Amino acid sequence: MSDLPKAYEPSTVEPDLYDDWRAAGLFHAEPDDDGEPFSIVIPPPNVTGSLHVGHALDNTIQDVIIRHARMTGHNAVWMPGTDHAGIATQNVVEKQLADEGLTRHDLGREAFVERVWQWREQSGGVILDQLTKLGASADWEREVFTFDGPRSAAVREVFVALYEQGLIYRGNRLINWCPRCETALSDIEVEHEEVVGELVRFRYPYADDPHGASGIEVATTRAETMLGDTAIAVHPDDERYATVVGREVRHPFLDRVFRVVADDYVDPEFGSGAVKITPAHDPNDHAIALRHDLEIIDILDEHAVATDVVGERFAGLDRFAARERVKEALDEAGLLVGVEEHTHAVGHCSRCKTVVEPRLSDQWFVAVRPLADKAAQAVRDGRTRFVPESQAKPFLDWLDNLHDWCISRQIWWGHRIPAWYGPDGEIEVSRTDIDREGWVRDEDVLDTWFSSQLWPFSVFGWPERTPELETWFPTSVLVTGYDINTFWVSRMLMISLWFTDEVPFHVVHNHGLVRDEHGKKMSKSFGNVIDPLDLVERYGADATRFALLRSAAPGTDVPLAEEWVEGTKRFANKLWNAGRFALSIMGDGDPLAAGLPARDELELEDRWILARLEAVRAEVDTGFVAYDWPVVARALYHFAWDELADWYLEAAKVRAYGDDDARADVARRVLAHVLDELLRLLHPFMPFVTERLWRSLTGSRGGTDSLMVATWPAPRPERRDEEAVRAFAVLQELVTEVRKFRSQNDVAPSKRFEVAVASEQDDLLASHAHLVTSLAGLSGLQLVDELPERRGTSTIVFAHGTAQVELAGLIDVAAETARLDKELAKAEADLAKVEGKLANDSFVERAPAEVVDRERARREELAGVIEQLRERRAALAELEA
RNA sequence: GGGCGCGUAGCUCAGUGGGAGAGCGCUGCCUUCACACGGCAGAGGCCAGAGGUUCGAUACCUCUCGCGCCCA
Repeated sequence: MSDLPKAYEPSTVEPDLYDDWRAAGLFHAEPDDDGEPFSIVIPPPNVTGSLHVGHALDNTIQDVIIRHARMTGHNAVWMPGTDHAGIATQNVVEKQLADEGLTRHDLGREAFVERVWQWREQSGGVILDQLTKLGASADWEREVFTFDGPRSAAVREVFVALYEQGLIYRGNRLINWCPRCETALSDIEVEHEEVVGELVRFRYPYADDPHGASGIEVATTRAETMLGDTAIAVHPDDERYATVVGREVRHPFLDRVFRVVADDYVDPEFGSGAVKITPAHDPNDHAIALRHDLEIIDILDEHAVATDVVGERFAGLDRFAARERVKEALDEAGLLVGVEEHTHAVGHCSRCKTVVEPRLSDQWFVAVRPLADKAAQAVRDGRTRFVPESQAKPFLDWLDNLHDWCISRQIWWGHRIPAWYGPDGEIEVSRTDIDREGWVRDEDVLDTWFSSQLWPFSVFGWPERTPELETWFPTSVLVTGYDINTFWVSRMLMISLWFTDEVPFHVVHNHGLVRDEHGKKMSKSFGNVIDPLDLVERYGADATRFALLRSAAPGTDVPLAEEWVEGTKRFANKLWNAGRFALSIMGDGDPLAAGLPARDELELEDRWILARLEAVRAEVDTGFVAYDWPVVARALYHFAWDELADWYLEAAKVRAYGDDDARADVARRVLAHVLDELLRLLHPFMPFVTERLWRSLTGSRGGTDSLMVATWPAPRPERRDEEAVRAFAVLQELVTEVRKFRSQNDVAPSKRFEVAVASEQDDLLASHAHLVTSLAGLSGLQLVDELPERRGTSTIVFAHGTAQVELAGLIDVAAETARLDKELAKAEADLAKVEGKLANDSFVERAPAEVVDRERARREELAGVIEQLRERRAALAELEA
């Protein structure tokens, strides 16, 4: 008997095993290791982050893939690291400073950046440590950071090279500005949300009307922007305004007169059909301003507070306060036409949720068109493939409509832009710092995505041509949520193709978002957030992983509930106990080392379980190819529980506890072998419990003698055995029917009884009578050619025969009769359906022959069953009489 | 407004042109020598609705209704 405890306790097993793997260097790879290179780079989590369930899913999938790659003989590396997360990290440290009553400006740039580094050393990157709790087998010796030396060098090289190629430029353009973060944002860092706001309709009086009584009506959701209006636009075909185009209006609060212009952009259906134009605070208005050479007046400062240009009455007001004041003023001036509720999309800062303000400013941009075209081509050519495929189309649509990317950020934590400004307005972008009298460096830093886009090659030391880069780049697969495709995947593709002419990864495997059990998004305000570390602590890493994987079909969201994790813990426990049982019957020898017995020594159940194992192995391989984790999970769960534990182990007990040593040995060797392969197949999903059992099974002392690097089961077509599968199914069917009889007639499991069986499969049943009696709890099984008509018996009907039971014991005749009636009705209905089909000439003629044959066989089968049921019912009636 | 996806058992989801499935939940019986984190058996579904294609549709096509996501 093994020394394994009765119940699996993950917490006593997992930390030691993890340390052991790590100490043995099993996570580490070198470029010149054996095997075909295989690599994954982690989507670097924010250095400020801590592990949430989305990370758990993403990294579990990566770990599954990398463990599978190792077992299939690859030289596999999983590169870990973190992202310096410019705005997020700066926000964290600024918040700390605020608690001390300081701002970053009190410290100054240098001291502030120093302080952020300190914070990073002390409390940054805990998330990577948390990943180890999940069993993540990343190569920790290779951990990198987007802001470390080599990564920063890569960023600089890319920036300068793109500048030299004319693909990075500086320009004064309308960008998205976050007044709270005080920085520019790129388009995709703006989240559009539906907001119930109001539509303010008001009138601009015509300048040539001395009384100001006539005017043109416009509508806006942002009344304050009228302080920056420099035109009114109407559609050129709009007859209502045909005579107005070119006429001037007078600003009611400012000394400003501007004209009505005609532009195709205007939607004549919306509002009055006339649109006020605020070139400095709306992208569309800005475009119109450029077309019509309009004055562009910026009315807000970096905090979105109105500046002096709007006049005393409004200057100094925050944009929302200004909005109210403007409405009042319009009302007082008699120009307000109306205010109505209006729902529209408003851009918010993805980082802090502040309403974004379009703002005109000097920023750096990447001209993305040539890069995007190259990336799109690579996807169209299949050089990078999406799993699921359905993600490719929206991705390409997005790439095709991509605008230039604003990459400068007005913060301090990040890669500072390597551009210097000379005393006479010169700009120099340089690989080395410029230290010249009168020259100053650009204050801004780069968007964090600018550095993380380099990740798939910068982690390997690019632009140096390192052995790591040569070996593991391009990477094999990138695992990430579909929500990150535009943010990150797109940019990696673009920049990688541009600088290395290689795709960064051959496959993008998209998983969905983890949601709660009702498909609701997890959020603190709903109180439905699940903490993966809490799950690991209470149910184990294996259970947590398995629960996630089980629902993680490519591209679809992943519902998760704590009870489900509890369920997979029970599966781990089941596996544990199946392993314990196997070990307990192993005896003194080494049945695993002894190998599988010769084919002619195998019994039916051995052939059956080996055939099933082979089928499951194939299913698992198919699942891996398709990245379809639920398929793999279901196949293994079902095999381990419903086939191995429920049937094979019970069958093996007959020999294990019998007195024929040779036969017991065969059972042990088959069981050892099946368990060994099952543990291998399950290992990527449940690394801990499988490794622990495998060590007991193989006598491994750990270290490099680990399931982690054991060989992945190869196809064994010779184990397919349709005959065994069919034959075993007959036995299962008889056993199940006997159990059903027992259950429905309230016959206690401990109560043994004898059955007589008449069956077309009598040879099979005769040779496996012992197995059937053992599994069904019978005292004997007697095979007869024909069952005698006898009073006081009940018959058990199964597809291949009939069994007869002596009803000497107590049977509830009425209940049994009712049950038979029900069964009979079902069988008759089925038969009617089948006969209907067969009576249909066009079915018989046009359906494939094998389908018709199947229906005919089924008709025979059902007819037989019905006959038996009728006889049985008659027998019961007699018994009652 | 444009694009995509979904509607199958009480819940969460698989599935396939030919006898409706899983996990959880539920019901009954059982502490039998791996496991009560268990065993055995069971109940539960006009596969959203309407048309069409087909010998045959839960599956393929069209429309309707309902839900979700992304983009503008």
